Amino acid sequence: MATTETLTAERILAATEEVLRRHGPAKATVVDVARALGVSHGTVYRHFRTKAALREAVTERWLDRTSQSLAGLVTEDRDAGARLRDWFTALFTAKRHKAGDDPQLFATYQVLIGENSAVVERHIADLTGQLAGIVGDGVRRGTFAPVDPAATARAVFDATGRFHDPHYAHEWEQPGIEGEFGAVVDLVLRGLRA
Amino acid sequence: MATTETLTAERILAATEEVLRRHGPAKATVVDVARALGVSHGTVYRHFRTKAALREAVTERWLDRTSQSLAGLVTEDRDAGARLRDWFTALFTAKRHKAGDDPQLFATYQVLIGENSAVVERHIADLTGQLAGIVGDGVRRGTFAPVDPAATARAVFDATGRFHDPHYAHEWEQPGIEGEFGAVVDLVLRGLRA
DNA sequence: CAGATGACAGATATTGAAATCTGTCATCTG
DNA sequence: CAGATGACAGATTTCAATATCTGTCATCTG
Repeated sequence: MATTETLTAERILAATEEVLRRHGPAKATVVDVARALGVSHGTVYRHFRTKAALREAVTERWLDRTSQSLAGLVTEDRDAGARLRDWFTALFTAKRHKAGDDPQLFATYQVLIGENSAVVERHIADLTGQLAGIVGDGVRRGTFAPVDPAATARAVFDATGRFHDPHYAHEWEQPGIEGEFGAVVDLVLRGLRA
Repeated sequence: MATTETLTAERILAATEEVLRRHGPAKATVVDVARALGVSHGTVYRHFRTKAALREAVTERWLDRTSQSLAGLVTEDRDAGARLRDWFTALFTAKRHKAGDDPQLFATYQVLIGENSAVVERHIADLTGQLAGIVGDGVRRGTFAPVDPAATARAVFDATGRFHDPHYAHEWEQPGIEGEFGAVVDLVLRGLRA
């Protein structure tokens, strides 16, 4: 079980995700993680002060993978409206795949997200920060009405919640959802234009 | 305990709400409801086929109280934009009071809502129906862009979810929330205007 | 001696036997 | 005889005992 490799935080996090996937959030123990790594559980506690800290780090890693996949769109040199639409489409698609491809793991992360509101807040700050970048661009170029980018980014993020908040994941496979997504994005974009 | 009065469905529902308030959703039993009414539990089953049906009816009653309090705004003869803003403000205020004034009971109803998705769907259909009325008026009078009232009502309802979906109730007492509500409503109204 | 170990105490979770609840229905009552 | 009752069977919940886990730390090892 790779006992020769150095025990890094990343290896522990990967093992923890695997244990969470196998056992679910209720039954995944630090002892399980240690066993998966071939070390004693005391060793895991050398890298993460508590089980809660370990779960928090796994949650952060999971959310950051989504943020990073979107970051590229912010700096592209294109119409802000189109970029905003693409950004939300990418976010919706990414979340929908996370939910649909491995429902087991997604349910697990929903529990972790409920436990780690501080991490979620940071994630939302990340995402609205990216949005503010696009909105600011649009305002500067005159595509969008002159608004405060940060406050407007938050409003736009809130308005699209049904298509990225995991609370609504169970609706993401319903038939009309694409159209409803489009309707909200259209409405929001009309509201932004100069 | 009012053993003389006729046993109506409404009396059973009121007693059930009281039992739910006292004991919470997990411990409220049909036997408790019967005891509160001074009848045997078999008698309760004469009016409601199952415990689930009883809880569903209580949930529907609770949601309908909100719908009815808003219905008046739909038929008023005023600017559609102003009515739409007032309607959402009234909805947000009503829900915020339900959540803030009796958190115990509100938490109980959140559980009931989770159990009764069909009732919730009907409630949402009620509310978006009211919205479609206002949107349709705005379109007819040329205040709003020419859109499909039903689809747009749904988009507008989705876009404001953070301020009426009970899932977000814990955020409704936070400091900046009024401003965030206003920002989303402003954005949506700008998106609707002709 | 830096890093890993595993025994340990207190906290948390599991389990299965006992208690309670749900839903039915034969019987009762006004 | 319309409507209420409460005994009952099966389902669900509670509770206390038992088992497992978390987090620490004195000890070990390369």
